[in-house]
Amino acid sequence: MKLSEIFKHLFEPELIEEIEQKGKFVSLKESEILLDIGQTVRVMPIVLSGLLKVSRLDEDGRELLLYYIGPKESCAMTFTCCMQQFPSETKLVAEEDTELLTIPITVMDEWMMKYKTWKSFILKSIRVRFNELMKTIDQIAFQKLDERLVYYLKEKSNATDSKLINLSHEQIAKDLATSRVVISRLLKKLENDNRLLLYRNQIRILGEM
DNA sequence: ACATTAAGTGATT
DNA sequence: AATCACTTAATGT
Repeated sequence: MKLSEIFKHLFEPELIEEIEQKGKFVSLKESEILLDIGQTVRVMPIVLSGLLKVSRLDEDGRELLLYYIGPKESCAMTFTCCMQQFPSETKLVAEEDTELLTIPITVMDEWMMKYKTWKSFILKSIRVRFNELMKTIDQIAFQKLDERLVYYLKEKSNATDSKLINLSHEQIAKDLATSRVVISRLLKKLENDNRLLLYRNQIRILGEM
């Protein structure tokens, strides 16, 4: 797909042209790592298609899902990190085959001044992410695991725009920083309540969660 | 047919 | 809610 098509309603033509010139096209296969913890970020990603998963590790090295980045979205964390050349606190993995553009940080400063639409795009993505993070924090702090799981499934379903979720219990457990056995039991409960159906490596959500 | 991996379950802490 | 130990079911070779 043509870039100008994708960004037509987001950025002014001159900016799109600059993006075309300065941005680099990157294609990731499922589960490829775009950025690992500790690496220094030199570019900012904008997702064109697919889905990126942003997670961080807790003290014991367990992964915890923070949020997803879908098409036409960018990563606020990366942004704040890379503006000042700090090593990343988060890990970015392609959840499915993903295409994205990377914008070199060197031009971002300039664009912030030059293009209004760029500035509001960045600010908006920070705002949106920040709100999402607040929700996630709430969950970890106050909610029980079964509620977190339901939210997780909902979120995943929305992000992929599908009622079919292709994940093993093991992977879900990793995202929620718990054990597979616990997830299996909670999912079984949900299945008994007719809220979903379980298959191997696949979950079908019934109705609205 | 056999090995491997995912999922289900009771018992224990 | 986590862990162990074990079973059963699904899938790949």
